[in-house]
Amino acid sequence: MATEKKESKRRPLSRDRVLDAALRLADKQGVEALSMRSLGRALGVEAMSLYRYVKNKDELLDGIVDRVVSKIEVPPAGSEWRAAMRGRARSARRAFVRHPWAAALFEARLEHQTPVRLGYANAVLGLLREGGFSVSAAYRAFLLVDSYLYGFIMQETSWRVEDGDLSRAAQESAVLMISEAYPHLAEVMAYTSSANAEAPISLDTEFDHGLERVLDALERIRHDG
Amino acid sequence: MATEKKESKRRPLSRDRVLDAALRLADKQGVEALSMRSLGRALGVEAMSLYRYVKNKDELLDGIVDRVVSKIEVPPAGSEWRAAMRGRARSARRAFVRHPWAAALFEARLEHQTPVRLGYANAVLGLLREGGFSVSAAYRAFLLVDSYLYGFIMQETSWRVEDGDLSRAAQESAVLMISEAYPHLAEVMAYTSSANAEAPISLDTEFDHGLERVLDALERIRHDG
DNA sequence: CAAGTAAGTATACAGCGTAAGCTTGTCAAG
DNA sequence: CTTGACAAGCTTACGCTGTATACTTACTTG
Repeated sequence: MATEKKESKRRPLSRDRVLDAALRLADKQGVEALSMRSLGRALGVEAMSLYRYVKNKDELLDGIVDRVVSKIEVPPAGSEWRAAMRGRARSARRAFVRHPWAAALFEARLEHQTPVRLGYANAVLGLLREGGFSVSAAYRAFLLVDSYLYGFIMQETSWRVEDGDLSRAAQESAVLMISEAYPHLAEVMAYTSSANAEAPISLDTEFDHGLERVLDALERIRHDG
Repeated sequence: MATEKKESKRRPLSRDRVLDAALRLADKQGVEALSMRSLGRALGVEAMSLYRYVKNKDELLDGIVDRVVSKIEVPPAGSEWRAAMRGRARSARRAFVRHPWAAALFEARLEHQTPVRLGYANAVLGLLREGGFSVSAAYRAFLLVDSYLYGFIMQETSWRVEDGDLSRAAQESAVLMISEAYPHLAEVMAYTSSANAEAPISLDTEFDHGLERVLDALERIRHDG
């Protein structure tokens, strides 16, 4: 059960197979459980064998983040800029929510630039430029929308973890404590957990709403030059 | 030189002294160099001694992040909301830029809530509520402005590292390569590095500009309820 | 002085990334 | 068929990590 593909005695390893397995392992067990040794185990191989296909662990992490990034759909060049930026932002959010470990890695290692990420940034900037943004406006717009996008994703992916790890009882007693010391926080928590069928308060809705406000701001940046 | 305060043979340890030293060490060597052993060394003590004052390393990290967070100045309750939100955002950015390791920790561990952080969030929400935001509007506004704030900080602190680590020559050849494959990116990079005295393009300026656009958006959120 | 407690230490373990060198399986050239 | 080369994978080892457990020392208090 641990090694489901034992029968094909040893399908040859490859960079792709290594990265695939690494991504699956990160998705299933969390990125903190992804070690060279555990990854080797998942592939039925010793840890050191992986170094044939990957220079070191950093490169492995870059590799799996790239896989996530390359799933982000960037609308084709020439698209109407507002719709394009909306679509790309939503797609990015979808990709990072599906692989919650990836956002922190992506953000924390912006200095590790790879062709995939450079291409991604280039495409987004291109959409702005072709949409009538000056160079300086495109820079500002990019900074603004990406700050919102990744900031939102980070908050969201960090919060998701917490939801499940408290028992209902512990959660309620915590809420009681909080409501005394932190009334404004309590008020908002009560509001967000009051999601009923007629008026669900979902992060999807909140993200889209905030995104529209950010796009409004881009409109102004574009206009002001 | 390694242990500058050797002469006072053994000033008593304390939680405060441990956290102070940890924060200094993270600032000086980077957070990745902060291990229980290296921290013990800095304090002239064995690693295990630290566990008298800190439950485990997680708590240590939470502790030093709290120290950074508590340096963020939140304007007093009742302040005019727009100025208050601007001041608080700038102060937060200052704190996290001064301690670049802290942003990633803060963001990646939002689930670790401490009284300091709860109080911080509560105070910010309070400013919005007293500024005339409904509960749902305050929630949206908070989500929007904090997404921008922390998203910007993360991008900024990640980039800063990269600047120094390439030689000038390597940097220029990299730029050449980039300009062919990623023209839009190259254009923006050329623009941002063209900072001259008359028109400096600083991240300070960009942050403040984006912040004003976000505050405009809050204005609208407040108005729409 | 005795006893108890607090502060700091010693030792140990399981895990990590990875450098160096070794074995094995495959295949081409002689 | 043999030989040699090369690639793929394995073994061992090193220094590092967080931390559980048990010890020693030093000081306070009765």
